[in-house]
Amino acid sequence: MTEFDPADHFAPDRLEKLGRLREAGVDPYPPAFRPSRSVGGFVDEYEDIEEIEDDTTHRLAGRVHRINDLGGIAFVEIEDESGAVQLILDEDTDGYEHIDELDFIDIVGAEGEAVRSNTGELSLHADSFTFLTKTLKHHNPPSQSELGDRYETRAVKFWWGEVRDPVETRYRMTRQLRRFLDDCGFLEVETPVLQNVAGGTDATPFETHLEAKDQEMYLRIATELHLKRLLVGGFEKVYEVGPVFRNEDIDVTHNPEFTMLELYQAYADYTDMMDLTEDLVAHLVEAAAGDLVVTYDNPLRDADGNVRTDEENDVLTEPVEIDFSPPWPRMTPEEAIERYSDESIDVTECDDEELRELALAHGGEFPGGYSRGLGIVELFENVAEYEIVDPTFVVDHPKETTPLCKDHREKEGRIERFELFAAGFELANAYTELNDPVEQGELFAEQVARREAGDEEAHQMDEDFLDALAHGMPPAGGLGVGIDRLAMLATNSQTIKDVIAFPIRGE
RNA sequence: GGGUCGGUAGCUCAGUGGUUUAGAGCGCCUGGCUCUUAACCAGGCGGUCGAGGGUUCGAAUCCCUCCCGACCCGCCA
Repeated sequence: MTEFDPADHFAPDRLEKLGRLREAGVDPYPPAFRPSRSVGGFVDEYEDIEEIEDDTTHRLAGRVHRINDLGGIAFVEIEDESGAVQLILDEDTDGYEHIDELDFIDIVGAEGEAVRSNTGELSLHADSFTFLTKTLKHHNPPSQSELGDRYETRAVKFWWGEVRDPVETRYRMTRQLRRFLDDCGFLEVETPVLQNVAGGTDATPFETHLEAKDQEMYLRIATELHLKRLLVGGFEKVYEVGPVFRNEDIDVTHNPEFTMLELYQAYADYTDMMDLTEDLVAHLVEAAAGDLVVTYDNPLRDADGNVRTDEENDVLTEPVEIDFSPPWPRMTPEEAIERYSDESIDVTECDDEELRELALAHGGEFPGGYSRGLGIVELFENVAEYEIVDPTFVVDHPKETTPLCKDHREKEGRIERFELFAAGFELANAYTELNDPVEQGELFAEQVARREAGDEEAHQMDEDFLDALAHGMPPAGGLGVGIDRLAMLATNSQTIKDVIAFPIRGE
């Protein structure tokens, strides 16, 4: 049996204070306190009153952010979620005798009346003072601390608004998202995280093991194939917002687990999805940022698309204004290449080989073999994607880019797909969903071939999904939105970690 | 997978052309103080310098290996 020795884990001086409190019969961790109001509410009521003549008793609680003990009188600033206020404790205060045991960041409660200090500061003159949570770690005031990203102290970093605000805004945005879609008649559903076949996109899955059946399983890389099964089952408007897992590396716009919205609407197509995306994203940005035009400190990139940094590895940025007011421009990949490339490349003038040379020259790669469509995509990603600032739909991709999308109703070799870009990265992806089981089977087979040819991220065959599709999925539009990235733009965060409460630890 | 930078007191950091006793601010401890605002005043404690090995009369400092962290590249959303 392993003994737990607090001295191995916690600050010795605080453990001594904890012991002294217990010896004095004070519970350092009482079960409840029940404040009569928030600190912010208290401040709001009295802050404009010069001469406070009000003997109402208030009970306030919060974390200690300052202690000025003058001996005989002490000023203790506490802060809760709504604001901060100063407590005045003196020899008449019940509990003042334990002031020596009080530390910065302890959580305390006090009961008393609103007063002004001699310097005029709104305060609560405490009749009683109670320890609510004795802390056992030291912590310096913000003026003494650097804001770091170390996971183990992440809980504490939320005290400072710089860390907390983007995360809080992100959760409020998700809340708005659910309201919006619920109001549109979508049903929120949950599909399996553990899957036999990880499909729905090209990505490397996490592998795990199911002991009960002694079989390998995967964490989902997308929710697409299960949401489509729901369409087969008669659900007509469904969405899921939740984590997906991709076993790939970590950078400013990628975290191995991230939150994705996927939604599917029966009898709709990708143009309906574009309209919905404009409404939804604009609504969310406005709700989160307070305006449809947001300022974003966009990372600067060199000619190769690499992020530029200074000697201390700080990412260099330039502020850009991103205007989310609908409607947003819609252009094909070729049009985007011509518009955003420095040389105004017109790929319609290139034959297949010229296009391949051009794509390779701009850093393109073709691990699973070259085709004209893939050449266009590589060129787009290398010359155009980073240049797009305002939200822009890139539409009608080459057929090779995904095996899950329906052929374009007019354009040969194209599919009915769009991607939404803003600030140089992809925010959303949508299709007129493929519901032809034979073509789906053929496309899966092509993927398997590509996989065997060396493209490790190509799809696997999903027989169960094909079987479902063969029972009839109505024509449908589907949409995926990267919630973390949308939150980045809405909160002017330069790294995805800033909008994730507990980002994964790097190696 | 490749690269850059970093790890020194509880926290944030300085110190490294090799030298006796490794520093600062904050925190902490003792004492004082009834209107403070990072309170103040006086005194004090606190570090096997990320781990291991090597070079050397002598290593926080030079070399090697490893661990951990931040960032960049490739890939991916």
